[in-house]
Amino acid sequence: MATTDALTPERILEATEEVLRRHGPAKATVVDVARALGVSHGSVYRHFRTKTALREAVTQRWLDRTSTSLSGIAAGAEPPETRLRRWLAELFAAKRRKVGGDPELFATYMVLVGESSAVVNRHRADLTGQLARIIHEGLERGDFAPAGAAPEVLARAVFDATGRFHDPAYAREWAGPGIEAEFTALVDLVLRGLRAP
Amino acid sequence: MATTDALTPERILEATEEVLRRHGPAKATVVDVARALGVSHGSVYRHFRTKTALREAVTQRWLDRTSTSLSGIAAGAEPPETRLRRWLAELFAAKRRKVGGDPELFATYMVLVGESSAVVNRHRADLTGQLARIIHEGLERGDFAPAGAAPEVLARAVFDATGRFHDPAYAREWAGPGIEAEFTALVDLVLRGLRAP
DNA sequence: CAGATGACAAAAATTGAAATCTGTCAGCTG
DNA sequence: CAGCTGACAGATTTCAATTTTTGTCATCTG
Repeated sequence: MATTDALTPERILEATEEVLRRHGPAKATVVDVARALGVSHGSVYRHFRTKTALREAVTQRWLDRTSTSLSGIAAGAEPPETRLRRWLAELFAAKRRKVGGDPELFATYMVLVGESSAVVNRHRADLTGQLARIIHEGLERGDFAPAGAAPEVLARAVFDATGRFHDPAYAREWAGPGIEAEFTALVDLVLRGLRAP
Repeated sequence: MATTDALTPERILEATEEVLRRHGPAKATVVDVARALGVSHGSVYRHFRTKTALREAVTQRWLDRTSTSLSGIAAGAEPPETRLRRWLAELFAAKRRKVGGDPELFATYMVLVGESSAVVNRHRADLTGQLARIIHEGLERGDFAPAGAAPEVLARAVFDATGRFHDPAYAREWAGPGIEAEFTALVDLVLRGLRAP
């Protein structure tokens, strides 16, 4: 009883995810969320100023789950090149799992992501930050070599270069036949560009 | 008189472009095109089976103009690395000119491009073909080195890696402040990956 | 009295009837 | 008779009336 008694932001987010899963992004209303929680919609507005803020919070939570799972790899003990390769592979794999597992839910989140560029920018900054840490260490150890480029700049370049394998806009192509080979070819090219001669 | 007399596919495409420019992709009708040409809409259907086919032909014409302007660079006499750099820079510059010059018309073509993936695939094959020719020459001359990779595979990797700077989906970001620096950082990384040690 | 409620105005979405458009084709015209 | 026309059926779009939703707030309740 105690766990479901108080109306917390956390519980509201949980319910909102469920409503979005059930009704999709177009028909999920604040009233639906309130009904799912057994409260009036006025109570939901006590915790989230607007419907937009509520949706953004749900989107952020969803994106943060990916960031968190990747940060484990970024902070690992393997050599930077291995870590970078694993990090990129896991990012791609995680995205593919999400589309493959529940395409409708993925489509829902694609709509949400398209609505709030601020949340997306934060997420990208988060991920490129992880990349920068790996690259920084690679430069320090002398494994990576590009002259005169800051880790942040290289991180952004690596993130942009691999966009086709993590940007949801390309999700439709992730099921194609040669996609694994194309991913490998691109990562090989990028790592060659990073590696010390 | 002779030039505007016969109703040719060419004249219909010209008129369709004009109608799209004026009315936008949502409101441009076949009847509008026929009216612009001073004929009945039935006559337009004599040359294009469907409205979709007409739109695809217009889209292809538009994309082909970019391909053609780039093929000059691809076939040039400069060393492959210079040529590749110029080719990528010109592709990016051409896209930026198109958005900057007439954003509404660009938005119209973005809609058209989104409608016909077959035309887009052909266009991409065309462009990666040009890249492959440059890369092939670079490999032959020993300027480029990646072991065991076919020029076509490398070309596709280079094309994918630079997507953020030519895929219209990213057009909104092309006006940002650091975009030139980000482009240079990415191209430098890719060329380092291609270059022989 | 902290927190929830539900009536309410303004904004947005839905609906369905009317208007327009697509694609065909029998017949017209130069 | 080659090429164009325009009437037509079915599909799609538009538009205005109606319903639903958002966000606020005076009031209620445990």
